[in-house]
Amino acid sequence: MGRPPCCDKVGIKKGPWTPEEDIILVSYIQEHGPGNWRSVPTNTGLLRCSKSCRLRWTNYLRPGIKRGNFTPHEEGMIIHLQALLGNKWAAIASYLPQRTDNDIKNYWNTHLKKKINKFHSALDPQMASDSKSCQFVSKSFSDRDIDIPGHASSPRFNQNSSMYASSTENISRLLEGWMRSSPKTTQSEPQEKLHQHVFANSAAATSLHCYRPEVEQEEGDLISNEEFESILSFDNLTSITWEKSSCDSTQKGSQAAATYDDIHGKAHLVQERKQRTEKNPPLMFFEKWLLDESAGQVEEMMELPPMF
DNA sequence: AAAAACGCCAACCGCTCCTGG
DNA sequence: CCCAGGAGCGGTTGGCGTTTT
Repeated sequence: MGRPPCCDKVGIKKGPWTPEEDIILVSYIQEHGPGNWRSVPTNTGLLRCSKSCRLRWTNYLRPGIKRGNFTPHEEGMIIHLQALLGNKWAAIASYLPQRTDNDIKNYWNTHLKKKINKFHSALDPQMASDSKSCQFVSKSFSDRDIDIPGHASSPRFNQNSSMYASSTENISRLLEGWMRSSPKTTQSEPQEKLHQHVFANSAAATSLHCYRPEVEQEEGDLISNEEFESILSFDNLTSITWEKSSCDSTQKGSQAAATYDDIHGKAHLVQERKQRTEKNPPLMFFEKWLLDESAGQVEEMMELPPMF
């Protein structure tokens, strides 16, 4: 299969973006809004294909993007969501609006996957063989090695906020005023497809099932057996996917809407989640499980000595 | 001090999905 | 319904910086 026509054109530049190109792109988007990427290279004179422009915007220039410094909470959420959804980075990113799918994917591939593999190799082989996915989720939080190379505490991360990265943040800030005035649009994903999406990954369901630590249930702060089973039922998967759809629409329906969320940050998301959960009670359990539990486990993780 | 090995991440590639005609 | 073009997604890679030998 051939490449998209735009990338075949002679004179299309590849490789790292220069600050000048970024400014041109940001200026254009500031004026016309994100979308219609096909016309971006033509109208700006950028020697980049439309795809490249879109990626540059969504992965780097879009306001509200948080770079580096994955918090233990974010890490926990990624692990949870990866077990639940598989390598659906865009879906996972919809739960971490300040992170791009590319960023999450990179972090998974460079840090989390390694940690998990390391953990598996350290496990009893018998345990590792049968219910790997169960351990994957439930045990991954036992990984006490927070200070991994490249993590927040590592000097390497400080280097990420290079001079140029800072400049793009400044560019992004300039856009905030414009973003606020952008209207929010919604774009619902067909639920049937989302059902397939969730059910397709039976391992994820297994993981979710296995990941039901008795301890936390006993605490009564999280979910009961019945609630947990109900989460796994078809109806409530609808709710989960409804949530995902809603998040996705925020992200891909309109970039402006996504940045609107980004700008208002976590407080806005918490507020929005609260409103949504009022409409969809079963979802509350899922999100509670996802958000509270991972945070709690990570806190617990911090107190224990390193495992590796 | 120099070279090799390693790690990270931005960007690319190829494929699928979506949408409008 | 079919087709073509655009957009989005996930896997992969190249380049660069850091660490190790």
